[in-house]
Amino acid sequence: MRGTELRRTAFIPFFPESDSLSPPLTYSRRETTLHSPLMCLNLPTFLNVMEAPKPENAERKTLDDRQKMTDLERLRHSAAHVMATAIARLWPDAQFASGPAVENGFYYDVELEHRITPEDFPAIEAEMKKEIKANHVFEKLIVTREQAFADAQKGRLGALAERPAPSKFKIGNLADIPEGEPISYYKSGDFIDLCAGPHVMRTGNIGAYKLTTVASAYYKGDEKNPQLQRIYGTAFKNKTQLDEYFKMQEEAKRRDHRKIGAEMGLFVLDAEFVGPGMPLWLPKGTVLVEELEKLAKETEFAAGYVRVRTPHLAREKMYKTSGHLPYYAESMFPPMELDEMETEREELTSRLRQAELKVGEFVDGVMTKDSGKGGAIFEVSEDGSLQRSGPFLVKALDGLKRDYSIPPAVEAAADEFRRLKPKFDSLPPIDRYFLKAMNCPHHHRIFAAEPRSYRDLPLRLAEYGTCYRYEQSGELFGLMRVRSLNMNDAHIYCTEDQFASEFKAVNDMYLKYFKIFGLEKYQMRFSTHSKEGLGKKYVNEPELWLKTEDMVRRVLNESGINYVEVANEAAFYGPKIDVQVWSAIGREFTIATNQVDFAVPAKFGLTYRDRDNQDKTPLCIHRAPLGTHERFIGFLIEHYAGNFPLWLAPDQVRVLPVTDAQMDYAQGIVNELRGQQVRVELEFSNDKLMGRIQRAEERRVHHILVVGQREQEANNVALRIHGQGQQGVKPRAEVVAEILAAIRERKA
RNA sequence: GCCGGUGUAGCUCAGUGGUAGAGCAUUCGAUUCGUAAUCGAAUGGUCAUCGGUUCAAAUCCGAUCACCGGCUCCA
Repeated sequence: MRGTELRRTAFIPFFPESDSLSPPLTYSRRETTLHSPLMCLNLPTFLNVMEAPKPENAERKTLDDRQKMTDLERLRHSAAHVMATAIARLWPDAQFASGPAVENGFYYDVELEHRITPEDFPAIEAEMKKEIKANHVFEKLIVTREQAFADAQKGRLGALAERPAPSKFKIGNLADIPEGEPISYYKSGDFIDLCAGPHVMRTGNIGAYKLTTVASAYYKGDEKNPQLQRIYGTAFKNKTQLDEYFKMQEEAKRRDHRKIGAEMGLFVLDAEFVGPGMPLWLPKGTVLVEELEKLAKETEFAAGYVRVRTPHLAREKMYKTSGHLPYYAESMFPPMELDEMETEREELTSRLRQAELKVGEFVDGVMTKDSGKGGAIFEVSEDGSLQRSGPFLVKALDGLKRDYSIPPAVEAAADEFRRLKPKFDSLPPIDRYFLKAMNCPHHHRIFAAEPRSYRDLPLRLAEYGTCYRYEQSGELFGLMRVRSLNMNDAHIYCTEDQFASEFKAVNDMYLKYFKIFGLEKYQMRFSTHSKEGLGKKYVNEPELWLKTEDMVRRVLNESGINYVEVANEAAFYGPKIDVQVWSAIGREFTIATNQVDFAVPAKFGLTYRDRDNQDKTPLCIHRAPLGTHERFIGFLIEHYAGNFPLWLAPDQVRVLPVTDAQMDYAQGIVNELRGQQVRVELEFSNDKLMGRIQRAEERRVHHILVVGQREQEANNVALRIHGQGQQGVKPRAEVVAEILAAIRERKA
């Protein structure tokens, strides 16, 4: 924000010391009417100054949206009402907030003195059973806004009867309903709730239900609001479907990547020495990482990409230029600071601070005497924030000179400030290095490293870049959400004319990968900007946004990609496509992302010389079809339940001689396969064959070759495939050839 | 970051104020064995960390850290 000569000033009572040499503290905006040069603001307390801005209103579903609820969602939403009824019977003073249907069931948020635990579930479920047995009709009542407020005041909403305390959250919900929208209740038995519906006809239609967990959530999702208990449950038409759901949950638990990762020795998370969210890849896990890299490198090479390598660090200027710093700073590790003038800086800082304090104290004192109130003086900058800088205080002191006599010590402090400030300002800035949270800025500098012609485009720079993101501690989750990550990253610089075909090629690459990994269900989420966010959440280029989004939409339509469009979720520099895939057991994962960037190349001043001899800014496509190794491998572990196809399997082949008379024969097979880059080992421990097979199966060794005297004599092997049992005895050469082919073709 | 839960051997878990346990894994010994577990022995723990209560703490209390389930965020 640019400063002006005409500063405005505020006098805030009871404010602590300031520090003008660290970045100025900024306080939220306040409506003020001010006159110059100095004046008093009569703010009742300091706390009022700290009032936070109102959070953006969460998007509200329109009535039309609600009518689109599926039958299952209606049933679950109705189950939420029934659960609330049951809770209200057990704890009549419960205050309900909202209770929607969600992906796997429903929840209801409730404020209640009693802390609900899973031990309470049987009692709640028993009450629910009564409600369902009674088969109440879900009755819709249209009421006036006044009526609704009156009932809420009487505590009647989200309740079985009127209560002494008002239904406070329902009052809050009412306030969010736009003028003109009809207000309705749903009544089932004694329970009346403020609700837009829709519901099933009768409580008896809720076939099968079960409470699952209890968690906490803020009212309306805002951490400044009261914290509520969120009781989760799920419901289905019938018991069979409910049982299937829980079976699937069990299966997901069995396939949990953390569990299988530990069993197979793929990775460890060493929070104590390495840090939370920073996986160490063990040898078996590294196999997965490197096989994926190999796949991506081959695929990208064939598609005309070139590979680059960049360091893990970059100077502050990089991220200031890219614009990541203001938008993204919270997600980056704090910078490493190199300061060659550290001693001088500290010395000057301390002397300036002392001088400033002295001046500030005097000015505050004068103001206090004038106003009769204790407090401190501030300048109000153009954006309404309050600041208190040294130069400002010295200037304020000058303003007082006409009417007040300044003590010599204060004058001396002001002089010292005037003398040292320029010195301080002329110190070279502190050199700050950031761990990179993304690779694009480095790649932009590679683009900038040489003059570029339109003949060089499209330029596709690919890198397995390691990035570091400071995810909040509560976000970390196994491999799925980490702080150090490896991205299958690339940036495609192209002209507008090339955009459509490049973007289509990227999509085709996704589809190719899906096929290799046997992903049958996928969806692309096309995230676009919102007008309101321009200049805040999004770079302020309204026309470019529309134009780019239109290009993307056209390609998606033309190539018949399965996608949905979501407004207001784009990246700050352009529209984004998140790729969602569903694992073999039907769980959804957001695996990759694909972004169009029309803003950052310009910030870096990237240009190419076009046919017409003009310099033009390229478009940039950010794409990472395999996302991060961490998340992708986490996903694959669940998808395959750890039973990777041969080409990916950390243990591809294990040869088991029946007795040590076959050791040489077995060793020969091992040598042959190892010579062909196959991950094979020989096992001859003290255990019986049965035991060794058991262990090989447990370790998920893909091919188990048993060789006894019979096989050795005929130059055969007895083949066993993990999870598929014995495959019979085959000629050694045939088995070796099959193994090599399956690996080469990346057979599923 | 916020709320709640959990933390005992490498893994899975017993142990409710009175001398830290089991199975598997590991190591050693015996067994030479034909398709999902041979037998025996040994090793292994500051009971997450720090502090408090107590004659006595894995056990009770507090703080911190990590993990888990959510919220917010996100690849």
